[in-house]
Amino acid sequence: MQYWLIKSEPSTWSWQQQLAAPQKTTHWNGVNNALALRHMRLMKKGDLAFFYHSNDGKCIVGIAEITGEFENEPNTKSGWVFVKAKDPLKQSVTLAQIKANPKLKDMVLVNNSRLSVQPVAREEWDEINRMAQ
DNA sequence: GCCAACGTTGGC
DNA sequence: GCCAACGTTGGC
Repeated sequence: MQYWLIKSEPSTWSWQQQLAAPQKTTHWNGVNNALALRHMRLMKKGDLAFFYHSNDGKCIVGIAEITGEFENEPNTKSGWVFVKAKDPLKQSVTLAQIKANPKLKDMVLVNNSRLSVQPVAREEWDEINRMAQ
């Protein structure tokens, strides 16, 4: 099982909208970056992902589950996976909190802030869940 | 295959 | 709104 972080601008697609979707499940599309797409291709059913609000929010707001693996969008390099809202975090974890935590200094979110689909290490996953209590 | 010019993301 | 840090495009 692998852990991920997926980003969305809440004005485009928010955690609240994800929760309100039928069965809480949607396509996760609109990704064009090659590295982000490579990460999406590695996603397996049952993997978990932090749902991060970029720009307006700058915080992790919930945990999503990958419910369907990568499908190519015909005639493009892009595609989608299926994502389901699993659990909200008790408390959002902000980018500022993450940056202030020395245990999280190697997080991709800190070092490559523009990457919209990123792997999260197990220890980072656990640490952020602790911070969300 | 290099690299300049341009476009985009996202934190501030 | 600005701009740094990346990515991408396309001429050569």
